[in-house]
Amino acid sequence: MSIMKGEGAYTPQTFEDEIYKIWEEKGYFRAKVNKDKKPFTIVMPPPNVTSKAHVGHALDMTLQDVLIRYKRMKGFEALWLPGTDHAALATEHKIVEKLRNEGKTKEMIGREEFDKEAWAWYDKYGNAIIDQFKKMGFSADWDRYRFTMDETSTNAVLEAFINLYNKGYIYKGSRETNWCVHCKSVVSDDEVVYSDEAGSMWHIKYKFVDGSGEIIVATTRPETLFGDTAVAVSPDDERYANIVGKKVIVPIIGREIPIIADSYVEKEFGTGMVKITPAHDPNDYEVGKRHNLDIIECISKAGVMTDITGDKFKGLGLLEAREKVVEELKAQDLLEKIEPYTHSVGHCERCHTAIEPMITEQWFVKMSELVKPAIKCVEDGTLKIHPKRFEKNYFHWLRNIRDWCISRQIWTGHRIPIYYCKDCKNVMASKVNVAKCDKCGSENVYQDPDVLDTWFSSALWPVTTLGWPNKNPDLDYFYPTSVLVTGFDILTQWVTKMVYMGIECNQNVPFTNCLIHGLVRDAQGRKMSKSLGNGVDPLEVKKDYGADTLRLALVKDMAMGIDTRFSQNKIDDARSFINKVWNASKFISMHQEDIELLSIDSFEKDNVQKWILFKLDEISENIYKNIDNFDVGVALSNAVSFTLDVLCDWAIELSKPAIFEGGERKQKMVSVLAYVFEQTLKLLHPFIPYVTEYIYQRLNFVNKSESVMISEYADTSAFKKFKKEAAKTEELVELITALRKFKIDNGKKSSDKINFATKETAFAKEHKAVIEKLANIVLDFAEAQGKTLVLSVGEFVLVEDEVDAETQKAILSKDIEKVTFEIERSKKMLGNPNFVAKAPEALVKTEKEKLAKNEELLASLQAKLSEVK
RNA sequence: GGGGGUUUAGCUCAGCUGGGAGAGCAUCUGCCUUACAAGCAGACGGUCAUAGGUUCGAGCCCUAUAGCCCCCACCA
Repeated sequence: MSIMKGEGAYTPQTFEDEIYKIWEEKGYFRAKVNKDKKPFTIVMPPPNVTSKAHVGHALDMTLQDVLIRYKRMKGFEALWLPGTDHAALATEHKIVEKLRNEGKTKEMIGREEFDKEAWAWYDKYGNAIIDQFKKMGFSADWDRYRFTMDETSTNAVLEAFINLYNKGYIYKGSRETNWCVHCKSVVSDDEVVYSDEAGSMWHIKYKFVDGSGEIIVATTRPETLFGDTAVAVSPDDERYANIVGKKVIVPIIGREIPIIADSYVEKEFGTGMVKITPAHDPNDYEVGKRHNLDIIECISKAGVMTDITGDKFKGLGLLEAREKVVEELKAQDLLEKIEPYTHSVGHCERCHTAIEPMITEQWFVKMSELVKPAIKCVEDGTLKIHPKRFEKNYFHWLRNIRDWCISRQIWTGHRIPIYYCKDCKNVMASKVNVAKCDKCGSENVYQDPDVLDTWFSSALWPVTTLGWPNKNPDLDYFYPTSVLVTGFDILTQWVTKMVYMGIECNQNVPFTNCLIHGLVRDAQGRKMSKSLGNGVDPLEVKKDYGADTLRLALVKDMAMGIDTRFSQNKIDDARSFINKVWNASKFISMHQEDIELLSIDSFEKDNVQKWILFKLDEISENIYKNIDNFDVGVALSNAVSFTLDVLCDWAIELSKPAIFEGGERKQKMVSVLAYVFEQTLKLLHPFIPYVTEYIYQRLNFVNKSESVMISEYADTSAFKKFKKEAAKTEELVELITALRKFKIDNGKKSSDKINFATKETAFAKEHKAVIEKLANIVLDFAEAQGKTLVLSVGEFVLVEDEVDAETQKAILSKDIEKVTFEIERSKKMLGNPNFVAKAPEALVKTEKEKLAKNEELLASLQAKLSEVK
């Protein structure tokens, strides 16, 4: 195995894609029902078919891949179920746009043709993002790739709809809804984004019918006055108490409307008088309901003024109408004043058109019952949200939920499975096409033209991907899934929906854990956005640095649920680390060339080797614990610090004398290093799968498996027993560090090889070679008697050196100062009767021991100082 | 208006149930030491946002204040 030797730099571009291909061909990603193993399942949050992978996806998916790879190696049957979402509104947009470029409209081509366009769109873009995911090394079971519009999903959607309909949970009703005049569809509350906009407040005069003067009403939307059916004041506004019940005239249109009192009105705001337009404002709608007001629509669904606004206005666009109304008011001297005013305006999430509140007839899901078990399962711990604080958001959302509007007036998506009989008005819910009325037999039936909210199918994602509603082994085995990983931004929008729909459909929570992470921001902490142009293309990072570097940079230093910054600095960091692993592998590779590896249990190990093995067990246990707790970032830090601090800084360095000596000592040492390095590769593999696999394939190990990704983690209990020997080696590490520092403190360069006279202890003899090499010194064994004492660590004592007396004195004085400070500190603590009485006994004991030890040390330091001539 | 997060070294962040402040980067000083200069060995650097409180003991718990960020609701 000499491939690694002299292979030079780490160039991920040369092997990443190759390795992925092999993994796929070998079928390592596939999971199947296996009664001998426990299942571990993650359902991939389906990205929109139209989207390209961004770093947000990269983080989300990397976390999932880490968990999946880890559990797979832990002996679970690990299933990561991938798929994409049809994102109805977004897709419809793109298609309409495409048609427009071709000079067509969707009405021109008709619904059937449009469907074909949609499918062509899915086929074209649906796999783009999947290909990108593969490049990042994600180990999802692609054979199970699913799409929210595929046959199984569609079947599940219809099934769920009809079940809910038959239970009476789905109903049709007229409501004030968010209407997008551009999409010509209702959009849900969640799809409306608010932003502050500079506008005006128009103060309009409404004259009393009886001619007794006028009132001033303030509005931001004068064009809606055609729909006014009342003017409201606050019930406890003394100023207006006497005019409640009187009638005023709506300007321009001349309608007589009453003045009513309603607590919705705040007397301090504006003039304390509000025009009530039930048809075009959600609050006014509520007021209207309370006061039985007429609902008059003056804006059409196309976003133009309706016929009731009269010849001058009908057909005008809203802004145009507003200008004209204002002009007319001015002309009639009914405009008191115009004030600049900033207020927030809702916009369609997709097309950014201002949302019009409009009364429309829609399908709704009744939430009151559905929500109950969804709340309970988090209360009783059946579903755990990590970090726990997000439970608050979850509860708040579900406890204040309103009925869910699920119909959309677009063509992309699942069509509502409701059929109407034109003759007898019968309404039928059916999974299959209805040609005949089941009541009167008429063939004059038609299907509801609306489609379902995209979230309806997303809500069912965990059950549909496992084949629900068909009873099948996958569903039994893998459901409920283990964990859902997603950003906090869709905790309320999506996670809640999956929970109540999952429970409703399959009588159990869709996942038992929900892991919430933050947003990926740019180096300055700004949100990544198109307009800022600060987005990072994960595949560009892969191209320049490799997918492993990308993954590592994303997950490193990440705390769950908190936003993370992505910067060049982190990329460099990640790459340096991987490069380190790479170089370590080169070291081991070149030294294992001419030896036969021994099984780790087959020989007696020295203290250094025992220490390495002990540290490995210790860190492995920590890593397992942390990943099991979903602390992925912490687990990674553990793995990184073990690799750097234990393996590279010490284990490899300490091994060198033995390795250079050759023979049996080398054989044993390399065997230990190879074993530890093999385990390290496994620990790192979930985070940086490619490079660990590449190295794994090129090194020799005892009982090597076909691939690191299907190898299993080692048991962590084997080397705990080496604790005592490990402590001895810690002492050696401490000594070498002290010697290095000692040299520098004495004005020597680390490259200066200095002779030290040293007391010949067993410890010094045993580690002579290592100490000399790592501290770059020469030890001369000597009698301590009558010589100057300069440094002691444990049993190791330096008695003479080339350092002048003044420098020695300075160093000793500094040490004395430090120890004295420590002694003072201990004395102060122990002198406090409350501390001795109330602090835990063990703590008091250690403190006493420390004090004794330091006092001893102080005495010896002072002795040394006095010895210096 | 309601809720949440965050504030620790120059920068990016760790710090698990309260028991001597940590890492990486940057800076500075030595080093081309046979895995690695994308490196090695050291060093410098912090009233843990502020003010109170609880405690023998607070970065950590409680209260208030401030900055930054986010979510929800609403704005005639």
